[in-house]
Amino acid sequence: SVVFEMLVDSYRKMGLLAEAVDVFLTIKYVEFVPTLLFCNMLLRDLLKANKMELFWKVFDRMSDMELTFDVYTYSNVINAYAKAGNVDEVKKVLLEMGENGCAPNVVTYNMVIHNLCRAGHLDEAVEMKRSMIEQGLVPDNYTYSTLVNGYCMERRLEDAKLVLSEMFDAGLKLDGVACNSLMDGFIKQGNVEEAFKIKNKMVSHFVQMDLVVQNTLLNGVCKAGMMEKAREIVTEMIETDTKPDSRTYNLLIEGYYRKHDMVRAFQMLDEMKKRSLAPTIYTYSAIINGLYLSRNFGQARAAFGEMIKQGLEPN
RNA sequence: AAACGUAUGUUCAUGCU
Repeated sequence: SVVFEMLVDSYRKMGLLAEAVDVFLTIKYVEFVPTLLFCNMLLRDLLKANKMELFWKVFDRMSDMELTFDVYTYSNVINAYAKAGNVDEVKKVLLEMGENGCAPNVVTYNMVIHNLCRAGHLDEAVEMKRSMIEQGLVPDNYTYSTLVNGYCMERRLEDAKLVLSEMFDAGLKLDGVACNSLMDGFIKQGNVEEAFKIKNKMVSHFVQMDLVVQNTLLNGVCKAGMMEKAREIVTEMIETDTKPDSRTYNLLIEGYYRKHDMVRAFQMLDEMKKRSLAPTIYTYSAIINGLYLSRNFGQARAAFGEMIKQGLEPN
C-alpha cells in the first residue's frame, strides 16, 4: 500500500490527475484500503482542477471501501455540489453526514451558509446559523462575515449592519472581512461616505487595513471621480507597506479615463509595469474603454493587439 | 509512537436591464 500511495501521489504532484485516478481505481483488485487523508487529498486536487467526472469516480469507489468519511471528505463533496450550483444537494450532505456518524462542524456549516447566501436564500442561511447553535456549535468570524456579505449582495445593508453588531455582541472582535463587505456594499450603492465611516471604525478598533480593504475604498473613490482622494489612498498604502497589486492600478486607470484623463491613465499603466505588475484583461479593458471614449480608435485597436500579443485571451 | 500534512468568508472592466 505504501508503493501504491507513492505512485498515486507522484502522479498527483506532477499534475497528472487522470493517471493518478487510473491507479487509484485499480484498488478494487487490490487487498487494502488507502488512508482517508490520502483519498481526501486526491479529491481536493480533482476539485481544484475541475475534473468533476474523475472526482465522482473516486468518491464512488471510496464509498465502496471500508472507510468512514470525515469532515474533510464531506467538505469536498459540498464543494463539488457547490461548483455545480446545486444548493439542494449541498444541504442534503449536512443530513447525510450526520446519519453516517460524522457530525458537521463549524466549517461545514459555514460552507452551507455560504452556498445558501450565494443562491440568495438568506432566510435559510440565517436559519442554518440558528441550527448550528442548537447543535452546540459556536458561530465564528466566517459565519458572521458570510452572512454580512450575503445581505450586502442582496443590498440589504441595514440587515448586514445588524449582523455585524451581533458579531460584536457575541464577543468577537471587529472583523476586517465583514467590514470590507459592508464597505463594498455601500460603495456599490454610491455611498462612499458611509464606507469611510466604517473605515474609521476599523481604525479605532485597530483592525489592519490590508490590500483588499484599500482596493475596496479605492474602487469607491475612483468610481466617484475623487481622484485626489485616490492618490491619498495609494500614498497611504505605500507608506504602510501595503503593496498595490494589479487591481489597484486597474482602478486608478479606470478612474482617470472616466475623467477623460488618458495622460494620467497611461502614467498609471507605466507605474504598474515599473512595479513589475503584469497588465491583465481588466487593465486592457479600461485602457481600451478610455481610448474609445476619447475617440482614439486607432490606439484602442493597438492596445487590443498588444493584449493579444501578451497572450491574454479576449473574453 | 507522536507530530506534521487535506475543507469555509471580502475587492477591479464593457453592453443590455
